[in-house]
Amino acid sequence: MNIGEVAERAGLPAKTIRYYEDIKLIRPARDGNGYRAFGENDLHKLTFLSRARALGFTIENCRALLALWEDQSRASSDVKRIAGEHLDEIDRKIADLQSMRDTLGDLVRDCAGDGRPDCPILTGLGKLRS
Amino acid sequence: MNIGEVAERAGLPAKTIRYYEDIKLIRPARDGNGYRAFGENDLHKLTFLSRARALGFTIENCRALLALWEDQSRASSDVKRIAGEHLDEIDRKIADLQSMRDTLGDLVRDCAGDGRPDCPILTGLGKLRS
DNA sequence: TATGGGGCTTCCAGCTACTGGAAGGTCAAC
DNA sequence: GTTGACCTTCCAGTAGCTGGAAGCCCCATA
Repeated sequence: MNIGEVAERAGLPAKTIRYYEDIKLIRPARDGNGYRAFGENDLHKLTFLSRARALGFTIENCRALLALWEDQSRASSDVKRIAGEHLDEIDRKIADLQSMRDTLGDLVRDCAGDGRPDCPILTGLGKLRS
Repeated sequence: MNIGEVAERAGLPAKTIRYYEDIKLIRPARDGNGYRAFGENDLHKLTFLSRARALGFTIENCRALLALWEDQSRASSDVKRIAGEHLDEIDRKIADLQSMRDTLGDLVRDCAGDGRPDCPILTGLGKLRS
């Protein structure tokens, strides 16, 4: 499988896949002409990466998860720990964004949004922290 | 006011303030000794930046907002538009994270997390996209 | 057999928004 | 006069790609 096909099937840009090889997340074989030759296992890993990245795991998390994935003898508790920590982080991010949203929502709601220069958004943003 | 004091009062690291000068968000005066000399207006702008960044506005958003802020004749609708777009983006991000959270939450919940190697998290992440 | 177009290769640079660190100047206190 | 905190500039690095240039390779069509 060439990079174009595996990119298509894994749902990742070819550039990204080359980058993943660069940082040694994958090690595809090479054809005689120098083209990367991806096997089913590579495709599987890339799909894994694509999904894990979409779920917001960092590259280093992915590296750890891939290692666990390839290790037949690892305990599922190791995986659960990484995923659980990540879940907590997602929860924190959601809470942060929610509070941003609330603050900004208040400001936007109070702004007339007309031709006049008076604007509570800027006033609100400019207030010295209390 | 030296950089240390203004950093303290605006709630930003000194490094970040130097960076903001670098990219021309602020233009503090200089003392005879080469030290940056911040006035109340600089402090005000930095506080504005600190809050706007905390609300997730990009630097370029901030630049636009600062320009609007300094423009006495701008219409509040301009500001409301920028803030409103940003609000939509926050909403999109929250929705994304929420769906990540749900997916990952399911995977974590289904994982025994014991010493056995069987783990639905890795299986779930490895599944070819449907 | 020539040619054209797409896909592949490497390498280098740039993006966002900082952050760390080195090397050195300045200032106030003791 | 010397310590130590604070300031300066400059260079490099972070994450995770992304864009572009220059140049092979492969296949189909004329």
